[in-house]
Amino acid sequence: MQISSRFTIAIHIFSCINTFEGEYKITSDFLASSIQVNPVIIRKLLGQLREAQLIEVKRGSGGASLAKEASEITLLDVFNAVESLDDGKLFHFHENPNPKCPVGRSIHPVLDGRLEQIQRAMEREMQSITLEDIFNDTNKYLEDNSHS
Amino acid sequence: MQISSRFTIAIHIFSCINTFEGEYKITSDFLASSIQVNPVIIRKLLGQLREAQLIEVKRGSGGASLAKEASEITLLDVFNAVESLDDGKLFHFHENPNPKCPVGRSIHPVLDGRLEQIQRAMEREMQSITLEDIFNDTNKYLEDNSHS
DNA sequence: ATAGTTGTAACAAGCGAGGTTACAATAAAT
DNA sequence: ATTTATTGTAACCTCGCTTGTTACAACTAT
Repeated sequence: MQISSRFTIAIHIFSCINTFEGEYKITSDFLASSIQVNPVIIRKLLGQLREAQLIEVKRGSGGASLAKEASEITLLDVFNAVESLDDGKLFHFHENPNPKCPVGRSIHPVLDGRLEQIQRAMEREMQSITLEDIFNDTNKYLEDNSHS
Repeated sequence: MQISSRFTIAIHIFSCINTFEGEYKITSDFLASSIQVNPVIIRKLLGQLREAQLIEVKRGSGGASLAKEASEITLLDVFNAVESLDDGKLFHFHENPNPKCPVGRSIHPVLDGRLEQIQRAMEREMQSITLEDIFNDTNKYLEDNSHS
């Protein structure tokens, strides 16, 4: 089971804010046409990012903007904002191992720590990348490919 | 979206082989009663683990056993055997970013490498843990909790 | 007031996970 | 040879999540 596209869409949203802020008003319709998904999908995502205090959205007049510095927002912040993991756990554990079986009894105590260890490795890597990194990469890419 | 329980069930299967081999015949029914899921679910998983050449399964007479040393099987091997990631990618990317938009054009080249970087961190951690580690943990846990 | 926008409800389609029954194919035991 | 236990697989189901869509009230600037 793949991680949903809400994560990459959210990063796409941030990149649009970075590239077009000031030049265009960043509305859900504007974002929807860059990402090519339905504007309502975008509005729901904007809601999650707003709740996580990563962006600010203007009601009525419209427009989204960063709520803090790009260097202060990590990919882990974005991931946690839009990806609702049950109980915060990346791995779904089978629910009812048999307590009458020695293995059924021990599987949770034995595995839980290992699964956390793996999840933390992923989270550490996400935390090491900020939106500033992404913005720099995007700006560089656009410069390198502007005269082609 | 969580990673499916096939991963933890597969590890549970291996643990049962380790603990009960010789003492009991490791059939899908036997495993099903320790894991408490339907035997057919187990048989499908055994099929995936067999195709990945991690176990051997006897038709007719029944019984599963390791196809190689526990120290030679990593959690990444198990994960790849049972978790069918589309195109091997952990993250689902939104399909149609708008090529007419600078951000839509650049989002793939910019993000793809980062997503791989994150996935590799997870895979590295999975690769660092072998079934031997899990078996040792299980045996230790069972010893420590046998007189209670 | 008007126009543009957000937030949200309500619904639907599609997909994958997990479950279940049924049964042919297989292999060992008698 | 027949019986018995087991695997491999097909066929179907239900459930929940993702994504898509329409509709509309609430809101804000002009």
